[in-house]
Amino acid sequence: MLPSSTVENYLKAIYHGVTNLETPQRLLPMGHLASALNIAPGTATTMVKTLAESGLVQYEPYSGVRLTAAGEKLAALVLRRHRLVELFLVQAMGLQWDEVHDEAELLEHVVSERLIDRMDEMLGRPEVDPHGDPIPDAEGVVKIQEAESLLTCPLHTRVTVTRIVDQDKAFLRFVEGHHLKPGSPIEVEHRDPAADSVRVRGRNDQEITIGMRAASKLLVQVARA
Amino acid sequence: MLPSSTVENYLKAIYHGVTNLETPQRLLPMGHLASALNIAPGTATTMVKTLAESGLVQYEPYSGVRLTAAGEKLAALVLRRHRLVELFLVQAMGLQWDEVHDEAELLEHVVSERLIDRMDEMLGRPEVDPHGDPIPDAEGVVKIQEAESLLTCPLHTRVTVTRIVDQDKAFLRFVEGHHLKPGSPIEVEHRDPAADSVRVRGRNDQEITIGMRAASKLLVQVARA
DNA sequence: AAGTCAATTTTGTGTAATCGAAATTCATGT
DNA sequence: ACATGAATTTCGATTACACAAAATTGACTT
Repeated sequence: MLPSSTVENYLKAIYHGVTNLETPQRLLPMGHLASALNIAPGTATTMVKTLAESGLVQYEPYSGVRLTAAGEKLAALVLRRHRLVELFLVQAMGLQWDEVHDEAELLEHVVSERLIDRMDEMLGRPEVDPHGDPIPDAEGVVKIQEAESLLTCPLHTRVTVTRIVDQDKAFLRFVEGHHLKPGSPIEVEHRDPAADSVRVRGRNDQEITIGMRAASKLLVQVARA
Repeated sequence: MLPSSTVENYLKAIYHGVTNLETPQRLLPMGHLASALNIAPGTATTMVKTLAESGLVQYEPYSGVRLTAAGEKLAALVLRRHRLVELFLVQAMGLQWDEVHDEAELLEHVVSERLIDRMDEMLGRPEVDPHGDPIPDAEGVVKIQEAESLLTCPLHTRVTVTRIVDQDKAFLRFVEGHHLKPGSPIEVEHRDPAADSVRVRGRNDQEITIGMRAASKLLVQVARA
């Protein structure tokens, strides 16, 4: 049986939640899942138990949940649909990059394999979406990209923005407004942990100072010759 | 509250069901609705009663159901989304015209106003979809098109196919294979009620004989100078 | 006027997904 | 050891939608 939108959303949330974890075991606590999905904790528990019955997740009572191989593949395919749709909406249809996330959130559950493949083809088998998030291939395999955030990259060194890990509209508009979208060449001038700030030199040597929370959401790669 | 996919499907089915009716009162019997939606008759009754509470339909027990003005507008907007999506898939994405119906059946419930408008714009504000079905405007107004079927159009007269009122894949492929898609110039050579058949002359003076049931699904307009 | 039959409605159930609130568990500090 | 508090689980209800089968209605025949 094909998974409902609800199931797909749970898998996605677990996928995201687990990869954002720093703990070694990579078990997502139920509370995190519940708040990510905006549902009551009890609902998460119940649903996760049935997901476990279907073999999509591994559930450890009172500890948390993680995806099985099957669940991870399914999640990756949902992500593939989501990201291809986002890129298509921006690239082929000219929508704004800050408005495509919500749209894709719905479309990802209904677009057919056929249609997704057509988009993939029209876009030239792209590797990343407009936010720099990697697009899993048709088998659900994600090409890992090494990238570091503005908090860890070398100072006074030309780097290229490769990814923005936040879908908040206001933040995306800020990023766009300051020419920090993926592909933009920038340089970190200074970090001040006490002030919780990072100073960045961007296009036309314009300087912007942003908070460390924001800085952590901008991923870059050292520009290579 | 915005209507669920289920509600939208009921409204669509009632819309279609009622317009295909020959009775003067235009009340769709519950049985018809139930079989159109492939649900049990009891389910239709229950749902229609709640639709009536919402003011979307008018329900007459033991007689049938029809749309209110509000319901008709909603139905038309769903149809607008459906048909624009179909046309977009064919025109902009190169899908086959016989495969877009099912795709649109799902997409019609999730595409945003914003996206639909973009499609409309990209397609040049089209008036009909790939099957010749009229596309309601953003207010839900449908431009009525006068057209007659192959059963009633004049004999030995050049006419243009304008609409195919059947979404069955096999039938659509047949229509395409014999160059009977909307826009095709044809001529009715002969009708034989006893044999239940209609002979049509099409492209390159090729003749095809089809049944009257099929003929009734091909709408045409007399070609004008 | 009565009987019959098909269509329709009613009734009782079921599943998926949700909530709020009560009960439980576990990590913790003492 | 033990109590405490936060996180988690359980419990009882609810909503939306569906089915099957029993009961009802109304149109048609005789």
